[in-house]
Amino acid sequence: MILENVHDELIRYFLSRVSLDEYEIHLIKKAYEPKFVKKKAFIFNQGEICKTEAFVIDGTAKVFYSDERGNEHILYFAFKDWWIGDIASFNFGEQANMSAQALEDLLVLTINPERKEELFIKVPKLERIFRIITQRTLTVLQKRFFLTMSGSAKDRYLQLIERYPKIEQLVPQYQIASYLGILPESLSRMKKQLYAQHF
Amino acid sequence: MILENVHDELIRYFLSRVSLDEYEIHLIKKAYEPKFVKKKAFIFNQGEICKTEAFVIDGTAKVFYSDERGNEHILYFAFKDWWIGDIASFNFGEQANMSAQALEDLLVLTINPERKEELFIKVPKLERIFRIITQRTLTVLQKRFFLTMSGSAKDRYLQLIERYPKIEQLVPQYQIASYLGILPESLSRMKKQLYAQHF
DNA sequence: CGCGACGTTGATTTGCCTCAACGATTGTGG
DNA sequence: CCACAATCGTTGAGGCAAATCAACGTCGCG
Repeated sequence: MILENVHDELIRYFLSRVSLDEYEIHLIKKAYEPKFVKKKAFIFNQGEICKTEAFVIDGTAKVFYSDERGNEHILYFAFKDWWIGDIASFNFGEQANMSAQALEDLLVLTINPERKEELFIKVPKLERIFRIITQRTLTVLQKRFFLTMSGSAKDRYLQLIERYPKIEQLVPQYQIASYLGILPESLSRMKKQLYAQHF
Repeated sequence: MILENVHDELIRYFLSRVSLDEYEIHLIKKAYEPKFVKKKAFIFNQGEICKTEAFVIDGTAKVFYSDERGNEHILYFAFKDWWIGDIASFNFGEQANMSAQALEDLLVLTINPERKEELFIKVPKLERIFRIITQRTLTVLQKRFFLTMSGSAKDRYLQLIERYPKIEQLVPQYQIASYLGILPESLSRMKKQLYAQHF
């Protein structure tokens, strides 16, 4: 395998959505800084202002909200080619409603709000890309919300492992429970009950 | 009060977010068609392709998902200055995951995907506006999702009537229950219990 | 007036939580 | 290299919020 520049994956990602000339590619590469995040380290923290938007090159992270009682609720897991950020905080300067933490060693490309704004001015067609990305993200969350409202924890679990069959190898069970919105004990019991049906 | 053009409210809405010249305003006015929707009529239907994105001039609507058992789950109520649409269906041509229905006589400005695409080409700065609108919508849904995960139905109810004190006059109780993700019976009991505490 | 839409109340059930205890596995410092 | 702690998953007993099913009251409207 050819030794690649860390930015290549991001450029590929953009090129699959819009055409870019050499100069625009140059500007994008200059704007995004590679950053290595050790396992369990945080990319940004709930309560602070999120100054980082990150594109995952390799590794896994979770984005989650901690409620008043200290319980974590995982909004999503981020893998290769996913974005990590608190949109409200990054774009509008509000306090972050969530944190992001590496579940294993993580390589990301990061940008801060000022650099992203400059990049939008220099490469306006990125406005369109990010509009479309945000729309996609919104529709995914809408579907997740509807599933949460209409289905049981079992429905959510079955749908999760159908969409991400390898998820149970990638993240521990108590994190999956947190994503599903239930306790680890409940997930354990649910799986036991599911297996018991296969006779 | 001066008799206004139906488009003025939309132009005001855009102007509060970006500057537009006379010609751009003209193009926008031409792209959005006024439409009157009678109480209980639908703007678009779950399962079909949503060809309409609507901006509410006056009236109230609900946007909701119907699950397999026929239960409705209200994603949001739309009032003056809100957008109504199924983003996934309108933008990506998928089957709509939700329906929109007028709760009372409704006046909207509508656009279809083709016209919106043309408008984006002629007025590229709208890309930016709609990116920001979508981001705002996403952050609102994220907060709602976190509240649903971490809080009880009572938490959700109290937050709803705090944010929209007039909501109980505008929509019937069983619709509020649907928004909260509970049954009308449960909401009735919950309110009874809340009032009982005021002694 | 009579019917349908809406809200309330009661009895019962259920899915998930809470708290507690206990294995299994992993990793780490002496 | 072993001992011990920490992490993670499992199991049990009991509790609670909301669902379910059913019945009934009230209001507005054709």
